[in-house]
Amino acid sequence: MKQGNAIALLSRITEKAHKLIVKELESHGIEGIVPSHGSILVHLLTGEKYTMKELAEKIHRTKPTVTVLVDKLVNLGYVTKEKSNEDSRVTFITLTEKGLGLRTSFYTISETLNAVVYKDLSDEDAEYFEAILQKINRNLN
Amino acid sequence: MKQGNAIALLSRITEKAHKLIVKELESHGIEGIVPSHGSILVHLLTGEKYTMKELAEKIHRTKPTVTVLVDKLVNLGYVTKEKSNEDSRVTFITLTEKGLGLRTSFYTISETLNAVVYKDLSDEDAEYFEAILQKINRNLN
DNA sequence: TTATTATAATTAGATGTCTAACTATTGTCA
DNA sequence: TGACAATAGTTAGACATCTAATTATAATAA
Repeated sequence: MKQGNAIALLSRITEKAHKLIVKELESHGIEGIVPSHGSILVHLLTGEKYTMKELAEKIHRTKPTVTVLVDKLVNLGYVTKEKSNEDSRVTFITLTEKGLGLRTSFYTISETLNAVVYKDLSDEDAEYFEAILQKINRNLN
Repeated sequence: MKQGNAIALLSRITEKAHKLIVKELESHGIEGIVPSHGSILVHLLTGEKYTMKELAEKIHRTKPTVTVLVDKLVNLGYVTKEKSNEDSRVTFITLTEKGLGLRTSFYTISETLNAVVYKDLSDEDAEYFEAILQKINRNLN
């Protein structure tokens, strides 16, 4: 029989990982950023500019939440907002130079996180694990 | 090579599971409860009475957070707070009759959640999966 | 015994997150 | 063309959550 404490464990792991990410960001001198900000920045680091609505879909947050998150990133100097010329309802978000400068740190932190999470896991275990995660993720749709 | 999107997936799964739990609670007529409230109630459903500090440790939240959560549960009529006689700094939290009445719903919801999460997983897969989760959880300590 | 330290809980203030309501603009259709 | 519907974004208000500070009580040490 399945024990069924998996979801509680998933929550714990997610929270610990988020804490580690925030700690690593701070050790890179990046303050005031939580994972949701990070998700926005990661998407923008592709070089694309995105609308508020697109960002909301990508990071799985509501539009009002994205308003708050982006405004903070503007205040921190990582992104800028500019109104579209074709459709003045639309706002485009772009990385600033300071925002572009995050790339290296983000890459390093991602490596660090994976090293910790996958520490004693073989490649096969890791692949199998992620396959099951994908399956569970689909089950929950 | 490990892909390393596992943490993002974990977050998504955790959030979807939490949404499902809240939806199931509502369909059982239990409103205004989020997973953290649920955790507190699950611990109290053992029959034990716990202090605020103990609850905070058990659900991995800070004491101020537990103050807010427990106060809401008091307002909803699920638990009561009573000061200790031996040490008047301490407050004990106990389930009310209404709180005790949650047991059946909680059990059912837990079964429902597991059925969805583990839908197409064999028992071996599930066991292996949870073992890896345990390992990752330890890695993050 | 009294002063200092430690502990339990709450309050204060900030922030991310949500839903609902609102504003402003664009699209559609009769 | 003009009225209604749809869409992008923000504002308002609520709540869970955190850290820091505060209150009240208990424990310890000089």
